[in-house]
Amino acid sequence: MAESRRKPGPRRPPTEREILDVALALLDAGGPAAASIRRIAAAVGVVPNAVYTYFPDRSAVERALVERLLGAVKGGGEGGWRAGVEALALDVRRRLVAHPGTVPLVIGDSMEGPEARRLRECVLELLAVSGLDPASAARGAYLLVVYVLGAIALEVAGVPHPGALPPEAQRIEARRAAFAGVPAKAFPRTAAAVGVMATWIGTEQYLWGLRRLLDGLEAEAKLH
Amino acid sequence: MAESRRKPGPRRPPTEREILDVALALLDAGGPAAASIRRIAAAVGVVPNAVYTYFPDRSAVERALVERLLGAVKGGGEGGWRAGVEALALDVRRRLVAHPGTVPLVIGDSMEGPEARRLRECVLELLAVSGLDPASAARGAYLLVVYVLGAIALEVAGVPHPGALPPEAQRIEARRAAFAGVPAKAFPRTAAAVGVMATWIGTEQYLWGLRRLLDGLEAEAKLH
DNA sequence: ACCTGAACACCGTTCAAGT
DNA sequence: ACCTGAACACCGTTCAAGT
Repeated sequence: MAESRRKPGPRRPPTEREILDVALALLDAGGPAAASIRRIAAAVGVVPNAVYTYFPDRSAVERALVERLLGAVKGGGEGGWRAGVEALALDVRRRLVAHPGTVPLVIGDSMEGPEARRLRECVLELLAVSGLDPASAARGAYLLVVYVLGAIALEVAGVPHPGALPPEAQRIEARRAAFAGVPAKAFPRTAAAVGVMATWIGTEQYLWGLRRLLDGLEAEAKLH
Repeated sequence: MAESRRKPGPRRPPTEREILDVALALLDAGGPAAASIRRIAAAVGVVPNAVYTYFPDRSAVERALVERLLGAVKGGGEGGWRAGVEALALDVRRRLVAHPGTVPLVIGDSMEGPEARRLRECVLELLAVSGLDPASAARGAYLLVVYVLGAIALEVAGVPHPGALPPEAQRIEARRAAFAGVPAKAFPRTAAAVGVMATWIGTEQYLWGLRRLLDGLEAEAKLH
């Protein structure tokens, strides 16, 4: 029973969807380096170059993965425009943080795929009733994208190496330990703020920052 | 004269500094993939594994590169805290955008190296006189880091492939052309905002976003 | 259309050995 | 301390060939 090296796995032609499934699984389990064409092929039970029947190259696989992830994001229901933006931002974070290895791919994509466009349209729609003039609304939409992706990128950047992220509480505790070593002589303000800084990667900070940003946009709208 | 393949180059032991110089040059010229240990070694006139005398592995080279880049950032002189933050943010952007290939490395580093700490201390120092209570100042400092790195990451993400970034005006024009194809039927708000969106990657938008964010922080400070 | 086998030009890293 | 030669276990991608 020790020799079941290859899962019985799919014997007949893999689906495109199946390829993306294993790519994501490999990314989750082993980080970016593990999601190689060769490993994807092996996991799907096929010779490496067979993958090129489905995707023209590695980056096309990555783009398809990003599309699928962003496609799952659903914007948020009731409340005013601020609540809508918050719901959307929280959903994006939840989905991307669940697959840390995809975050650099999303950013590298520059938010220019079809699903990224759909999300941008959603944000523009929300900001349309914010009181911002159209140009400022457009700028505001980009500002929100920058914030959401920047916050998520920094949140997942610290992760040991690959794999799924540990629960938030645990990651915060790890940060507290890491920051505890900051020399108070050289960095007095940093040392004084260690308690708060540990929570930087949490939901609370994410929403705090988002709200300061929305405050800034709202002030701009009232100036008109 | 057609066969001068290897530059006469350094014959005697390369400096650590020299290795980083060629690493950065390769990164600028050919993107992340071009800055391989093997190519760095070749450019410096040495066999690949000789590099391991200077750096334990590839990621150590990348970290050293990030340190050198961040170490060059100088915070900004006169004016109030807002002016100081803007000066710092502009300098970070100027230096990173000059070497697009390094941006993912900076983000991957999670801003946890010594020079990153120095910059964080600078920001905390600036925010100390903003009227924000210490906890909010700490949160605000992180928000600023998120914004600066997020904006820069998105700005350099769209670049064709590798190499130095074309001038800002040229990049904006390229974006205008790219966005012109957005179908107005499916994405009415996006299509309507094309003119503004083309300028998203410019200095103007960078400062606009930063200022909305500072507005948000200032409002928070006044609430106390 | 979709797969295979074989190959090309690469990687990062390690080890044993030299000076 | 710093370099070399040789090797290991990988990459992405292409080509010619089969069904």
